[in-house]
Amino acid sequence: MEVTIAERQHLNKRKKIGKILEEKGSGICPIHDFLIHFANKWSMLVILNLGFSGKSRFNALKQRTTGISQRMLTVTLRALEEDGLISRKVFAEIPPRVEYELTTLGKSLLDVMTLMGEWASRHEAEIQRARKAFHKGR
Amino acid sequence: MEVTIAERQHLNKRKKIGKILEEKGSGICPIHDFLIHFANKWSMLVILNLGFSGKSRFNALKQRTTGISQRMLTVTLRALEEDGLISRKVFAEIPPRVEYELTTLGKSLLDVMTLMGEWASRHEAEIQRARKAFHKGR
DNA sequence: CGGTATCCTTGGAGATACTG
DNA sequence: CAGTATCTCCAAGGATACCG
Repeated sequence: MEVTIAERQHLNKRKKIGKILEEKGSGICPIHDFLIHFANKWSMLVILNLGFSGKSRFNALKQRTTGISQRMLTVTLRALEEDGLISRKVFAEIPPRVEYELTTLGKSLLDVMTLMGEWASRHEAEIQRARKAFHKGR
Repeated sequence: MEVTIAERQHLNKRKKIGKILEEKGSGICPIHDFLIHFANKWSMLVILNLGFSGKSRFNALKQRTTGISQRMLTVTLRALEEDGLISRKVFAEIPPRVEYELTTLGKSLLDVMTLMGEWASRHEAEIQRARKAFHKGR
């Protein structure tokens, strides 16, 4: 029985994808859960910005995260804190000071997001071309 | 001047993130665009399912993508086709037959998604624990 | 400074019915 | 079979105002 390297790679990938999808029926799918919580604009942008700047304060983060409203920053930060991706440290001072930072878990997600970002940059032009071709062909 | 390996790695990461975020100001941010188009439940699920099953027909895909409505499957498929991630082949038969398949571009995104899925599986328990801890502490 | 609380709008998405 | 076309509803999220 002969199997080429390409075929083996493909089978290996297939297996991985199957594993990701399989729990779907049983109620909770890890990737589904992942998507709901982290695969949205603000969560990703906040994680990327925190990863870039390290520890930072509420308003600094708001400044850097272009377009986010105060409400959405608060909501997003709370959700990420709840999931253990960021830490929140409150200093008992006046005026108050609060510092946010990625946890170890958050940093590991940052690595994955970086890959996504790189994919996006790398294929941006290709996607643009595809869109134009699509619109011409109708 | 001494720089540890860890420091160098960190600086390298920071640079990459900066690159992803930088175009933000200038109007179009690749990652933002990416998020809008692909970082949603249905797009990701459809890509994963197409990656798993290879070429497949509309209703077959609908069956496998648990919970998706006919409308959302159509909408999602069109969007992915527009972006050049999947191909759509119509056969002039009665009853009609349409086959969807990931393009090369789509397959490259699949790899990134697989990584996300693996991250989600690997850290699922940790996230659950963090959530419980968060709710106890209030 | 770093948030809540409230109101209000919009569009994402389900349900249903129809069609080439 | 593989879609459109409508109607509808709900909740994500912006704007604004207030608070410890």
